[in-house]
Amino acid sequence: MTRIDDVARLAGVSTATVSRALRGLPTVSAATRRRVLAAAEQLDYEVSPSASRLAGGRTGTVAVVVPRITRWFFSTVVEAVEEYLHESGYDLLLYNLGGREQVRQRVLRTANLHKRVDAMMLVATPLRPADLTALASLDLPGVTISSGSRVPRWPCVRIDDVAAARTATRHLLDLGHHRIAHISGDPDDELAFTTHLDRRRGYQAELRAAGLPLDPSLDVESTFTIDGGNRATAELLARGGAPPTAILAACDEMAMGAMTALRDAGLRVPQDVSVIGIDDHDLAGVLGLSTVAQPAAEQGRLAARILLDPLGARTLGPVVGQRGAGHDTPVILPTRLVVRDSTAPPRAH
Amino acid sequence: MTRIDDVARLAGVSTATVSRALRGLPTVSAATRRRVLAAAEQLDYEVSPSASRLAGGRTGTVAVVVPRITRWFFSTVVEAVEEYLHESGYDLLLYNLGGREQVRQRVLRTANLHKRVDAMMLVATPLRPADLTALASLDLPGVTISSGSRVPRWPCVRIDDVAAARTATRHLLDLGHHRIAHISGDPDDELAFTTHLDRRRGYQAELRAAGLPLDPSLDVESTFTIDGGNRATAELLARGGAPPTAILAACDEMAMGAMTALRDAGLRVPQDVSVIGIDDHDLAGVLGLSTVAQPAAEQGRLAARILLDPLGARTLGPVVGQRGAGHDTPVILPTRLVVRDSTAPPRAH
DNA sequence: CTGAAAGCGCTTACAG
DNA sequence: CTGAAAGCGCTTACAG
Repeated sequence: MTRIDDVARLAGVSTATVSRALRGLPTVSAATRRRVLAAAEQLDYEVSPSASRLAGGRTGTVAVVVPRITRWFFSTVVEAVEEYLHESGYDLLLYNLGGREQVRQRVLRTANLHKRVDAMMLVATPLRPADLTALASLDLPGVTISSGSRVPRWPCVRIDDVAAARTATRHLLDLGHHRIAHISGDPDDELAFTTHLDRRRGYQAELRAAGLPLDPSLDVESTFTIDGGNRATAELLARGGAPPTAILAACDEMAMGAMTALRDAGLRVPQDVSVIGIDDHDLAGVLGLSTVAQPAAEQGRLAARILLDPLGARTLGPVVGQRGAGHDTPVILPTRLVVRDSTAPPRAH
Repeated sequence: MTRIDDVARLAGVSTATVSRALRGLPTVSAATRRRVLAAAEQLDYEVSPSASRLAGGRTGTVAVVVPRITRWFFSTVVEAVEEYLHESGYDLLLYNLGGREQVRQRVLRTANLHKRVDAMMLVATPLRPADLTALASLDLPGVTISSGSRVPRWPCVRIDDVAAARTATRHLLDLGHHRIAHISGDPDDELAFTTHLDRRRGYQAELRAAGLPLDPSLDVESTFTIDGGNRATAELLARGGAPPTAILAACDEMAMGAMTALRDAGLRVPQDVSVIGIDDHDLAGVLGLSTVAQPAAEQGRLAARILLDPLGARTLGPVVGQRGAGHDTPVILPTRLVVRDSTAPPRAH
């Protein structure tokens, strides 16, 4: 393994100069830099990350925490983040909470994390008071995605979930629906999402704005998954009374489950019941699912940029201390209605 | 930040002893270990990974390389691997190739990787001769998943793709189909998968075994995606001649695209055309897609275990050198036919 | 079972 | 613009 002294010797300079030249610090003459780079190249030298981290106090690594990497939104975010981080010379340490509370605690409350990473990104990870205390004492730069997780002084990138649900509801109202059901996430969800709360508020607000009553029997809580949507819809149909003519699912995955449940009940979409989701999942097109699209990859990319910019990506010069003060206003990305085949006017009676 | 000397002082021992006690090495008396653990606890001490890595030469980190984290198979594998690694005390560095050839090269051919990780896992990452040379010189332990990537001396976990395709084809034959089309991946796919080659061989083998001719007009290449399946099916239908009565898609995502294309062409599944995939994607159930299921999470978990076992997980004692010699036989996990609503006997003419 | 000491391979004030 | 030297915080032979 060639070390920095080998390069220094070959280039005829000190290891300090090699270190500076290789990291592109400005305090190296052009001629010296050339010599150092040539020597490093010739010896196939690569800096040792461990040594560099120990001496320099920076890890060149970012921790990315997601609830479940298998879900559309999170894998899409991670893909975009991964690309941005690696292009900026950072490594990505992945933490998938997977609904395991003890994992959540280990990740969020370990005093250890700050020695492993320079910064962290939390995607839709709800934070309890104890988590916030732990994160504050870590004193790491960070960023969150989604309204579900807010950390004081950390920037946040998200969509307006209330508005997204209003848009979806308005679409159904515009088609002439009056009995609009809502299926959404459960507070007891193991992943402890909170996104569904905002979406429910949007649903309710839009109904109220249209002068329609809120019928509790049309509002079913379940988990934020395909299966959850399936069960919620089955429950909705089993409740008796006039069935809804349309369903707003809190996310596309729930909407897909709803479509299955309706099909199993012998109901056609959209002839008998309209269904709309929120997200614009990869498969929404295949299923002909109308939805309110949110830009997942852009949220990831933007959050990565906001996180890294103040760290001085790639150059890895000395740390400059501006830890994004004043980032207390979330960056809100736009959503848009995508009408496909799962929504139509209600049947005339 | 409390350091190892602080603990040593409080416990009244040397730093060497603290180091040994904390890592659970056997050469520490029970009483001493207790004292050290108490001191560490009291001081809230966490070892510095950089220092530990530099001194010990092990990183406690594994690189996991996937073609696209957004696809069902890869996110499912990564989720299982992440859980196993973290439970074993290892960190996971994620590399998503994303079809970017230069990224592939940077990841696979960088002389740097071996200073960042103790081992690596390659999931369905095809390897060129130059990659193999680079990996060999890294001299890292590794494991691969999927038949698409084989590295000499690295264990491999996979399914039998030929057999999976044969099973799917046989199901269609058993239903009475004779004109069975195949849509599969393209050698020009940016991700350079090769899985589809085995699956095509299975399709052909089973047809031959049934005494049926191979009709090239029923075999369409496309990309391994929903959109690819959509386009391949459209092309199939546009070719004129008798249309197939059944389609075997090389993966579920292609099968989903096929279902869309058929629907767009006014054909019903399975009344007019049967469709079967391979994978058992999360959404296969929602779509009623018949398929041959492969155990994605188990492949990930097993590969992680095979990779870590010889490294002596968690204990992090001195490295013992047995680098899985004799692992030249892939571990093959079973697949199984899952019949849903997308396959049925062909219509009587 | 335990400790003193060297060493892992860099980066960073500090001085010039 | 460059170098000598200290130091980052551990682990590991080695000796006992």
